[in-house]
Amino acid sequence: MSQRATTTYPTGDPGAVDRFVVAVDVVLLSVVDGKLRTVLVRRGEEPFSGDWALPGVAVRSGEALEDAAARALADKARLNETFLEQLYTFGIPDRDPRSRAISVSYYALVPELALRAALDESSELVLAVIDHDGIHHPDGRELAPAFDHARILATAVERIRGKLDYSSVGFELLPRRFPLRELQAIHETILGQPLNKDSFRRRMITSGRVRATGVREVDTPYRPAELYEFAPPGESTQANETETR
Amino acid sequence: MSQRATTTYPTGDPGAVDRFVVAVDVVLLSVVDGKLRTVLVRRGEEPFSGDWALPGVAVRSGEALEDAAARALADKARLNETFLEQLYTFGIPDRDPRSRAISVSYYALVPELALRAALDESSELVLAVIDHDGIHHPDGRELAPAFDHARILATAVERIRGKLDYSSVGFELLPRRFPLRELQAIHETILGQPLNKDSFRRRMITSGRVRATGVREVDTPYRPAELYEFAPPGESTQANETETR
DNA sequence: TGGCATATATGCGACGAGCATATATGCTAT
DNA sequence: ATAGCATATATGCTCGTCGCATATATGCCA
Repeated sequence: MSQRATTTYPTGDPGAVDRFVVAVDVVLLSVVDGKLRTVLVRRGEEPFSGDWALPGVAVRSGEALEDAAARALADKARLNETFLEQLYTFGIPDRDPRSRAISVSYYALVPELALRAALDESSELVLAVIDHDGIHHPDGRELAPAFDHARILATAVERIRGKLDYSSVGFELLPRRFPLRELQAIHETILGQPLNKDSFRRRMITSGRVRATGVREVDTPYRPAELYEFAPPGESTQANETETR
Repeated sequence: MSQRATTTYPTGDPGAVDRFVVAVDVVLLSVVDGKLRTVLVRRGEEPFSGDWALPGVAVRSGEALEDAAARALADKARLNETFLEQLYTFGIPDRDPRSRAISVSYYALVPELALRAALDESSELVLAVIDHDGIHHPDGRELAPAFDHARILATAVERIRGKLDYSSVGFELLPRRFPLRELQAIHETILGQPLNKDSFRRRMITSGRVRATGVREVDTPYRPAELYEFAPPGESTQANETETR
């Protein structure tokens, strides 16, 4: 088809090459009240006016993709310093009825507490529930996101499921220190299935992914558990040694 | 920063939003003569004229990203019907000195035989070797790819290493039927380390990823091994049952 | 026919997973 | 004060897989 067989793309002549709108859409995930949730924004204009969509922005000319994603989070949900990682790039020609636009999607993970603090009660934002059978408004109504955002969402969930047990995904959804019970609850919510408690504890501790802090929970109606923290790989791994006292 | 807090991006007004060149670059990987290799193309124009780059094209206005990647493969290496999967999108503002351009990268996997058949001996193409210490021309000289293509390449290698033992990555680099010894060699080359033979065989067979065909190698200078084929997940898994006769 | 290189089968010890049981600990109701 | 409770934490058992070693099978070649 093409006559040029050895060039990356034609020379800088601006007329020779098509240009596209590049958007960044962010799947902001959290586990709130034991359910996997994502923040959606109500669209104020066509197309899909009134529908719910992922928070997103158009990338500016001098802006890095990741910076645009961070800007989307800051603009739409007043969130800064969140875990943010690129997900996938969606670009079928008709995904935006206005003009050809590609979406570089990211996913962000925020602990329940940080999300509660950041989200105002705006009626333009919703903390939708992600179930095995779709996306629902907290009031129970099913919810059909704008554009191809349902597919982007599904891709994000698939991704964090796959990365759950060899990355920091689980820890990004918790405060710095946490009891193992809550880490297990996060894993079970994301996977949608219960996990064996003893194996989970042993695996987390002996693999060195987690480190005991010597501090315990307070004000629990039952025996307080030890608090653990994330132990990033590559530190001096004293992975054994229960070190409870 | 932005005043708009609830829209994905501004309305269809073409002047309101920046547009970008969108390129697709393909990391074409194969294991040839026991070494992991990638196809690079010599650039015929500025910038980086004369340097080696990943095969790539500019996406056309009505074209899907994956179709553009397939076109890059067909144009540059006469390859069709190859395994092709999206890798990552690179978009820092200055990655192309001509104008803002983002690169949606893909990786493709081709068996040694198919690659030999497709690659003409053009001096504009090279089958570079990927080592633990960089990228080398087959004649041994180190090779510094154009643009940020070295980083794209490194990302591709990292990705296939991670997907090696839970995806079809290894099989895409072999003909339809193969002895387990060759599958193990592929794995060892990609990982850069030897694997235990017995465990490897057991793992492949008992996990049901592979199925004995009942056919054996021919014309070997030693005892011919049984030929196996890839068993895609979700088929009637008779994972046990050695079924050699 | 024996040697060689590889394939294939079998056995063994170590380790981690799943599971069950026993004990520890902080709170609360009486 | 004390018993009951819900949870945490420790220990032991069985089983499957992994790494490793050994034994046997098979095709070619000198």
